[in-house]
Amino acid sequence: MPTPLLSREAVVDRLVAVFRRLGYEGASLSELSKATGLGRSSLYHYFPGGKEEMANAALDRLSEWMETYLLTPLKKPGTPAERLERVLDALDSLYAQGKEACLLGTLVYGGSRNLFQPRLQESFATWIASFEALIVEAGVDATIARQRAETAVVRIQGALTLCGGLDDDGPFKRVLADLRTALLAVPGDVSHR
Amino acid sequence: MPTPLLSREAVVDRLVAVFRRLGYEGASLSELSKATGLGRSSLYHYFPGGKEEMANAALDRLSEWMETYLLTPLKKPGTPAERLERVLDALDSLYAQGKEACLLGTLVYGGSRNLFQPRLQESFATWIASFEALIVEAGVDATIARQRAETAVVRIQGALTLCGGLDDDGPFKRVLADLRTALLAVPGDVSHR
DNA sequence: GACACTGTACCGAATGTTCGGTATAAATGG
DNA sequence: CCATTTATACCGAACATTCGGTACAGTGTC
Repeated sequence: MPTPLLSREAVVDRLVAVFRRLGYEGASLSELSKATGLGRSSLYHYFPGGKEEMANAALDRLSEWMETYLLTPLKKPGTPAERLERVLDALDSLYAQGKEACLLGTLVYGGSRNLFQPRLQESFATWIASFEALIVEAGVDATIARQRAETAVVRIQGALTLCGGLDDDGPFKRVLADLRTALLAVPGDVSHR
Repeated sequence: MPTPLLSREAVVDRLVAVFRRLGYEGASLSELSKATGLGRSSLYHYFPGGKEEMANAALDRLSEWMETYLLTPLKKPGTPAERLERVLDALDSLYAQGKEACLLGTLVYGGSRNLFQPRLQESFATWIASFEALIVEAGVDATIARQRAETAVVRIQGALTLCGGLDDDGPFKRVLADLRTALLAVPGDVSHR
C-alpha cells in the first residue's frame, strides 16, 4: 500500500482535537475530513462505524493516554510526591495549560451523552481511582484519600469549564498549583481536602 | 388578538431546558418546537433572530435567575451564614440536586462558544463576585475571599460535569454540603480554601 | 492480479429559515 | 351595539443547505 500520509494514530489525534473543540454534534464530517486531510470515503474506510466510531476511537486514545500518564506512573519508581508531579505535568500539557477543553467534558455536555456514558463513567472512575491510589500511598487515610481524589478531578473539570467561559486560563493554573501542594498533604495537617 | 397558549416566559423556560439537556448544536428546531408546543414558524415569530436569539433568551433567563437568587440575597437581612444557606438551596434546586446540567457549561463546550462568550464571561464573573461579596461580609480577608469564591464556582461546575459523566449525583451533593460549612469559615481556621 | 486506499458522485433525511395564509381577540368607528 | 379594522398568535409547506452515509470506479503498490 502507499505510505499513508498520516498514521492511524495521527488521524485519531486530529479527530480528538476536533471533538474537543466542537463537541460531538458540532464535529461534522466535513470538519473531521478537513482536519484529517482525509476524504469522506477514507474516513469511512478507517472507521466503518462512522462518526460514532470516530468518537469512540477518540475515547480509546484518551484511555490510552490515561493508561500511560495516570496508571503507569503508579508503578514507576520515585516517591509519591515525585510521581504526582509528573502526573500533574502531564495533565497540564494535555489541557494546554487550561486553554483546551476536555474530551470527556465535551461529551458529557451535548445531546449524545448516552451514546458514550459507559465509557465516560469508566474514564472518570479510573481517573479518580488513580489519584486515590497515589494519595493512599502517601500515607493518607483511605476515606479521606477517596474524597480528596474526587475533589481533585472535580476541581480540574470545573477549572476547565471556567477557563472556557471566562476565556482565561487562570483558574486552571491556580487549581493545578494548589493540587501540587495540597493533594498529598499528610493527616496531621488538615489544611486541605 | 388570540390568547397565547404559553406566556413568553414559559416558552423561554422550556427552551432553557432543551439547551441544558442537548447543548446548542444538539438543540434542533424540531426539538425546540416539540418542547414548547410551538411550530417552527411560531418560534420565529417570538424569536426573529432564530436559534441564536432563542439561546440568548435562555441566557437572559439565567441572568434573571442570578439577579434574583445570587445578587438580591446580598442586600437582604440575615447573617451571611443564613443568606449563604439560601443561595446554596437555590443552586441545589436549579441543578436539581446535581441531576441537571448547567446552561453555561453546556454553552462553554460545544462549537458555538464564541457566539455567547461575552455573556458566559459576564455570568461567571458575577457569580464569583457574588460569592466573594458574601465571604468578605463574613469577615474573611479580601484576597482569600476572592480565591475561595472562584474555587466554589469551580467545584460546582466540576461536580456537575462529573455527575453527568458518572450518572451519579453524589459529587454535587458532596460539594454543596462541603460549601455549606467551608465557604464562610473564619480566618483563624485554615481548614478550607 | 490482489489489496489498500481515495476521489467523485450521489442518496435520503434533517438542518435552520422563510413565506403565505388562517384564526382569534382586542381596538376602532359609526 | 355592531361591523370593520388591526395586531397578534400561530401553522403547514416549502426553501436551500448541510447532514451522515454509501456506491463505485479508479489509483498505486506489493
